[in-house]
Amino acid sequence: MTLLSRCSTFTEPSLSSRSLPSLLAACKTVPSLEQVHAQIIRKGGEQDHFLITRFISLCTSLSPDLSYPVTVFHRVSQPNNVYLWNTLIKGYSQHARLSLSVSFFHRMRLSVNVGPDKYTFPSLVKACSNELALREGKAIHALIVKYGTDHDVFVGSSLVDLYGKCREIKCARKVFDEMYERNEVSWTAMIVGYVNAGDVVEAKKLFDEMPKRNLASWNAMITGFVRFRDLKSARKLFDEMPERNVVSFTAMIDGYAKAGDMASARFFFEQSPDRDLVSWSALISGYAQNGQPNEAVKLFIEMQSRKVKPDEFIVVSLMSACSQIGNLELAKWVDSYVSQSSLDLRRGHVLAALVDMNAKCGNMDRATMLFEEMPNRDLISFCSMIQGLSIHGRSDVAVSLFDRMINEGLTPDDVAFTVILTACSRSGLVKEGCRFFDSMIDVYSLVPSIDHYACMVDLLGRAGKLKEAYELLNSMPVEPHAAAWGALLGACKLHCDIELGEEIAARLFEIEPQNAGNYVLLSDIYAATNRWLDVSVVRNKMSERGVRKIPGCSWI
DNA sequence: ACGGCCGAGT
Repeated sequence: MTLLSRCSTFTEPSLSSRSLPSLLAACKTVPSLEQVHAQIIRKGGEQDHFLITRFISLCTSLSPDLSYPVTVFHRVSQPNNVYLWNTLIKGYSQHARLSLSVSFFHRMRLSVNVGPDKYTFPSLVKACSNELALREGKAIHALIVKYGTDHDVFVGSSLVDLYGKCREIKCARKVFDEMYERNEVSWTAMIVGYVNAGDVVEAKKLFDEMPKRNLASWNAMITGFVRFRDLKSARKLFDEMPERNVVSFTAMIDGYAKAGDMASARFFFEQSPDRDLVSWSALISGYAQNGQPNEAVKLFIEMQSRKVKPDEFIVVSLMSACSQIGNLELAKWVDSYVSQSSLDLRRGHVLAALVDMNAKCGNMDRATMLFEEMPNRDLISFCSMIQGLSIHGRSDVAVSLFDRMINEGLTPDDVAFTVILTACSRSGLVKEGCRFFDSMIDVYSLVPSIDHYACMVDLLGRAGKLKEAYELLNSMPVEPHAAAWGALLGACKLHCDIELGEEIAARLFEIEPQNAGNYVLLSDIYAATNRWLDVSVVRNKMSERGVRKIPGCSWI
């Protein structure tokens, strides 16, 4: 849009009765700003530094599109006013345009009539902090000293924040200790630095020492405790703090969700003032991660009806919930919703979640298409595909995909091996399973976990290699868990091995006497060989111990 | 008139 066409929308004569600064202050959108801009031009205010500064400041805060305010800046013929420059630098920083921010800053340095001052640096440093650009940040720190603005409390606080965020905790502390003046913001930035560095004790020490706290200080300390799963301390501070905002509540929602206490998370969500996207996100992802996918989906729909627009984080949570439910229809709806939304699919693992959801819900064609189109396929997406193929009976393809993954230069981890071994055991691919198990140890130097052994026992057992499975179980460096023995008992049933079955059942009755499944399996083994007397012995033992059979379990 | 701190994930 040209400058002229932006201005031509101005038609409201009553606007001209008010002063330009008050008109500017009333603007809440870019179009209304355009109207006031027309008025500024009409009254010859384009060279009024005061007005233009206010204008640029407002404009950059209302829209991420900076072409408009930049144009307005360049129409100032003598921009020898530091306010104008500082405001535009802030605008670039605000919208994560570090490189533009820095290059504009250098133009300012080269400019004859104007130079950086203590107002220039905080937003510049903040831009570095946002992008964890430590090198650029250090260079700017040097210029801060050169321009003699290092004693300013805003500048100092921004540097403490920068070094803290970049995990340079010693630098952060040095700047903090050498500051001439410290306020709540400086202290809070330092506390966040310690939390980032994993030192919640030092963070709390500073929190207790600081002379004056504000809302952000309390919230920083609460989120620090939440991050270290110290929910008791977080709750104590939450109860003590003089006033709370949506951030305080969201921290508690997040904390309870991480602790698996979704009832409390929900309570804090309901109590929270000014609930926003992050509040919804914390609760929805909490449900998705705590095995309550239906609740996650319900909340997403409620969110829609309240006209809260979801972002990448939320749809990823939603898709993870769908993956757990495995409902193809729901997955299709979510897929089309996400695909036609204005969300950036390249951001925040959206593509990986889409692949995962489609694979696990049985839409392998769609999953494959998305997977093949991914710009860079990582371990997680490969595993999603392998798992999807395995769930839907195509372990043969899963095996070749695993091999392709290695050919593409990725290094499988313990999760990847769990996935492929599970696939092999599902489809009885004994040879391949053993090959993967061996390569896991010999090639990738991984130590098989109990779960990996359980997969192998299951695989060998199902294939009738009961003796090998039994030997593997006994050779395990760690004590096998009940599920591993249970897998072998199931295999004994499948292959009617009474002798081994009895031995394993006896062990299982000791490890988990209340698990009905083990009794059922043993009884099934007896029944299959017509040993009805033994069947009734097992059933009696079960009722003696008060074990309830699981409804729907077959007895024969 | 222009500036810094607290929230979603590993």
